[in-house]
Amino acid sequence: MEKQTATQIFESLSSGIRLDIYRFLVKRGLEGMVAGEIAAALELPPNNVSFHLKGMTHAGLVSVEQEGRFQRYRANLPLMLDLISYLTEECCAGQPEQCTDLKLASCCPEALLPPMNTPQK
Amino acid sequence: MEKQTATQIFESLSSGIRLDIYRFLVKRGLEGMVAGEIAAALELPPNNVSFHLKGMTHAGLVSVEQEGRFQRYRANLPLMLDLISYLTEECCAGQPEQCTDLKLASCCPEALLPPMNTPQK
DNA sequence: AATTTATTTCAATTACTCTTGTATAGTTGT
DNA sequence: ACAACTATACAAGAGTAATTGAAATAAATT
Repeated sequence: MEKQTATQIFESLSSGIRLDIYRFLVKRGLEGMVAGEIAAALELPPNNVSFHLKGMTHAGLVSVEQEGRFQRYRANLPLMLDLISYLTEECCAGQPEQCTDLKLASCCPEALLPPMNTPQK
Repeated sequence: MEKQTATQIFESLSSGIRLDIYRFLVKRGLEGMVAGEIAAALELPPNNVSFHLKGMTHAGLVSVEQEGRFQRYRANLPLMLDLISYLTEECCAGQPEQCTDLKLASCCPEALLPPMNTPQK
């Protein structure tokens, strides 16, 4: 991942509104949410929400799909995983014993994780 | 985690300089790095780096420890884990089958993960 | 005690971001 | 084609952040 990509993502999530939007979409999963619904749920002016959604789309955080006159937005979960990998690259100078705290949880605890012996990137 | 905490973290990492600093510190692990080394490594004015470190410390992203006249900074990894949990709370409306992509990697692949059946938070 | 070194603080300029209101584009149904 | 609805684009104002240089604090050295 390029540095600019990462900073764009963080900048996107540095706004309370955009963070709310993203978490909303994460909860919705593949179902996603239509722009109007998002605005209604957050009790915000639709044009403001649209403004933020545009930025998030440009950062790749969310995807858009046209549905008639509606625009359905979905969270881009894989990108978040790439971001985490980017952040923790070469973590702890390759000394695993320092990393015991760094056991990351899946978003869905029911989905058990396989043993992780594949080096990322 | 509170929303304001999360937005502060994201805002911190939305700057290329602060992102570089954080990743540097993550690589260093418990060893950390003193302020001057960080500035030298990134080829930036020390006062500028100090400015950014202050913000990162306030956001909780890094910790400081005084060592004589040096200030040693370390990345706060557990906070990052909390943040990820916060982001993926109630992910995919509780439908694990949508979350197959969301298998998060530890920073150190050598440290195998135990099965995760504990709901986070 | 004075000096060097490490780091932070402060002030000022510049640049950018957020919000709101208004206007425009595209889609659906009659 | 027309009207209603959904969503985005644009422009202006206020507010906020980033960078730089100069000065201050504080610890170690001479």
